[in-house]
Amino acid sequence: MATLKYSRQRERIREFLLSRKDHPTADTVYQNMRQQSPNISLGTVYRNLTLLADMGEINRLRLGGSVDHFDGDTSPHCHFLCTECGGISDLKADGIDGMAELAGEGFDGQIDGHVTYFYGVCRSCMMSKKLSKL
Amino acid sequence: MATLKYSRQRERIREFLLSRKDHPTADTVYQNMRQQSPNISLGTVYRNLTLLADMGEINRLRLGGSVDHFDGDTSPHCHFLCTECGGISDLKADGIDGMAELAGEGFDGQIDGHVTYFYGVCRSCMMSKKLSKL
DNA sequence: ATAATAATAGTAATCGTTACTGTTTTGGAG
DNA sequence: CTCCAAAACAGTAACGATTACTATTATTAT
Repeated sequence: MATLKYSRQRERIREFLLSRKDHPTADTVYQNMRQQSPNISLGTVYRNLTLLADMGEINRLRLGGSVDHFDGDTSPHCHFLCTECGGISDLKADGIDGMAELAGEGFDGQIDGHVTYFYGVCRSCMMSKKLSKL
Repeated sequence: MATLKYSRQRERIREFLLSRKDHPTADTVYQNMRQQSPNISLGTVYRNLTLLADMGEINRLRLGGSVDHFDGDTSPHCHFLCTECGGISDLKADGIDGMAELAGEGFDGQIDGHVTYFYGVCRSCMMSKKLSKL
């Protein structure tokens, strides 16, 4: 049950994530929150990120690495992970949904969705690599 | 350069993974190895799993959870994660490759590949849920 | 056989995340 | 407004998968 009560911290975390166009980690959120709320606890950040993700107001991204990232943009889009710098960028890939249906054919169970992300080398890392070969 | 030397432990780990049709964790591999080699170290298991994965002889699966799974089957196929029991099964989804190309259009960087897995409720968990509703 | 070095067993350390505890905040009822 | 139950909090400890370290053993080229 656990009726949800208002929390200033949660509101600020949500606002922060909505204002960002990148994909901060819990620790990045924590560092930024501390500028407004110096006494905020890392546990509070984690608890609220999990809460917001469970409510569907943000997305939790698990892209191979050992750290979760969070995304305030819940509109349908994919992500790209740079294997050189670890950076994450958005990537629109139309037609990627409906893939679950495609996969469901001939599968003996109920498919609710899928997780997809792309990896490779981002533009700025490509530049760096070219330069270092000269 | 680090020239690779033979290691009985690595060979057994590889054989074990090839013989399994599921997707064991490092700890599962460790427990099984200990039956043949009671003194094997967990670190040895991890090191060799990482080595084998880097050589492309096995695959390391990171499916959302906090534990890695390993797959001796390196033929192209996808995975399905049951959100009820945490079980992993194989799933063939033809036409899923070539998705990287699709995504590459209009993306400002080099796409090397993608990670995709499906989630939902596996057959046996569906049965259990139906039963518990009676 | 010897020497160089990769691999090992055993153990300690790392680190992102979660759990616990006593205190504070929220929000509905009287 | 006051009171109270429950949610949320700050601070800290615990957790668990993985990696790093160290002294010893196994492999392989000469």
